[in-house]
Amino acid sequence: MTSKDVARVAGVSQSTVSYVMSGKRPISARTRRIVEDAMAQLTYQPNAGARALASQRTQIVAVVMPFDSGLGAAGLMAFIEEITLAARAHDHDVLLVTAEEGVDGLRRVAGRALCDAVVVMEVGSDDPRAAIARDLRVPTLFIGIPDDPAGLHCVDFDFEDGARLLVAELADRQRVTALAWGSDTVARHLNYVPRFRAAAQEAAEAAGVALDWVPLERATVEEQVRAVLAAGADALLVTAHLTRVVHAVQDAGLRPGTDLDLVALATDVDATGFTVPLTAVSTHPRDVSRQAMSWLFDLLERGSGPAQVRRVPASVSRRSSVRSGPTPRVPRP
Amino acid sequence: MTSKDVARVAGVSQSTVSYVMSGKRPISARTRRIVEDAMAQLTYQPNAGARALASQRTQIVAVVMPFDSGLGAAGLMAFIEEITLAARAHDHDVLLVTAEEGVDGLRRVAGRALCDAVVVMEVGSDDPRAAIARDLRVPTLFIGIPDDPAGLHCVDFDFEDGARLLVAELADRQRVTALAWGSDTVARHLNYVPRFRAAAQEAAEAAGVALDWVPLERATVEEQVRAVLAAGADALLVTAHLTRVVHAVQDAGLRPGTDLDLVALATDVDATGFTVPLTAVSTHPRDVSRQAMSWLFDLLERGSGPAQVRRVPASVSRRSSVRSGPTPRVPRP
DNA sequence: TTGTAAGCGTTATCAT
DNA sequence: ATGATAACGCTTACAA
Repeated sequence: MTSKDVARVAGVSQSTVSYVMSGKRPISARTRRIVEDAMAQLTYQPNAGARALASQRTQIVAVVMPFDSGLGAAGLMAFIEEITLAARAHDHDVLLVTAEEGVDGLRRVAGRALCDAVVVMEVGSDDPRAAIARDLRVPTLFIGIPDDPAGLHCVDFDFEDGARLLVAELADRQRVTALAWGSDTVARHLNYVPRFRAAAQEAAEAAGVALDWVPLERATVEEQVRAVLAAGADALLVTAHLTRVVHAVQDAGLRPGTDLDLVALATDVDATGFTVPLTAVSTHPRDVSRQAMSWLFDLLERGSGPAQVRRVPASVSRRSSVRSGPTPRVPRP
Repeated sequence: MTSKDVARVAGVSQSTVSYVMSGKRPISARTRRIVEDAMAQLTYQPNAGARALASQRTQIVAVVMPFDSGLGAAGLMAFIEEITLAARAHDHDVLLVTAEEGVDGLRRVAGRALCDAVVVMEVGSDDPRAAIARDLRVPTLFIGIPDDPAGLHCVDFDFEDGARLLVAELADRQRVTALAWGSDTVARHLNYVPRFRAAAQEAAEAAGVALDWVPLERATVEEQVRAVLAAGADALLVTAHLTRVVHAVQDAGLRPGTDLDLVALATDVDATGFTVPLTAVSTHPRDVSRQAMSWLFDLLERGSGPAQVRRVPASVSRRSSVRSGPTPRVPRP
């Protein structure tokens, strides 16, 4: 079934069929009805390739996946779900590109006109994909902020703000241990690590709390937690390997909120998945992707706007993993 | 840049450029070099829409996501990764379709010629998508087995086999409690639930063990586990909500492998993510998707083959959550 | 308000 | 071994 068939059955020209679909020119009510009937009768569906060729629009958004989900599989799925949802709401489909393809993946989907736009997840500090994005055929939106975001469209969670909020929750402690991202994450040059760290450090100093920074290594999480606990730590700020950390704590016979304080940077689901719901700053993966997609379609519809960096604000959810309750000493700027 | 430009620069006809790319007719070494140089010089990339229109092949595989990952987010991501990997290995891309679109999603991607094939994940017993797949324009591969798989290409983990293996691990116990999928999963009519249950029941009877079936409800997992434990259960077979179950058990002061036996149906990562590594039957999500994709490309390349159901064999990994060690009394058929 | 026809960038069938 | 050229199915000026 082609639009030609529809035209023949409806007794109109092919262009009329096209205009009925696109609404790009006025059609009499009568003609519209006839055409729509014909389409229904033939169960006509426009050919995507032909349409893309003629219109120079594919109605497809390419999404470049992260190498390894910093947010965990659940967070990643939330991202993807939200992205496809937004895409469908704008009559677009989602094409998946693996991070492994690297720069070539971007070149391919843009160069072959496989998509109208691309979203790149988890961009690193000196991400080579950022460099080439500047002269890509299609608008590109980054999730994460490279060191030089000039000329780029970037959306990210406000890690600095999150760090401050988290420290504020433990501001009346003498000493806080930050169980944070390890060398694997650092190796990927995700600059939210230094961003978060710097902000946390600054906030801690302002509040007069000593902040010990412990990078958690995948292979030794439990061991490290035990060591930290053995050393007497009783205020934990965790940003990585949350599940394993909490279990290690519990295995040590300690309960967050009773025997020690624990705050986390985590998604809401993750923070509430334990027997003790955790006080946490949520990274709001869904908000980030919603923000990204709405911006993307803005660019697509209203033409490419000015490059900028947009941060999704942080917020803390107080639950029961902090003993004394909230007594923040650090004012939020 | 179009192939016309390449042809001009290379001083050959457009068709020669096309044949250099496709290899569908002999090209002299000299001509090939000239053309390839021109392509490189212009950084030419063929237009996907035009190619799809002319060749009737999009080089795209549509993947219909599950409603709610029965395997958990991690398992789902494994699926997706494996699928995109396989697709790229065959020079195809992956288009994501949400389960929410239901039957219409299938009709859309097939009808508009957005893809050459489709993979449907997590199909239910009387999945309406199965019905329409039979007369879809493109080969369709189901992950999961509907009640009437006639005329369909289905791949699934062998849940029956998995059930038997799991029961065998606890075959010398008097009484085993199965903490299994709850009403939400059942409501989705995933027929691996009854398939698993029937096989487990049969194996249990053969082995002379009493099998108590407890459907775990999302809202009350911990409560149910406590109740079961309080009732004296000391041999658990869990197929759902694994993390929460294990934590509930530990919170009750019990250690799997020490105070009670626990075997699970889970991915390997999930089974080893606890302080006590669990004896488990792995659902091998990666194997399932690899199997599915290799079959799919067989169909695509060698033309649509005969419909059938293919099961990915189960296997048990003995770890340390069972006390007496493996003493299976139930022979594997 | 509607129709005609020229592309869009490939592939593939004839020729040569 | 290579070159013309007619599709492929749609969109969109340009006419009427």
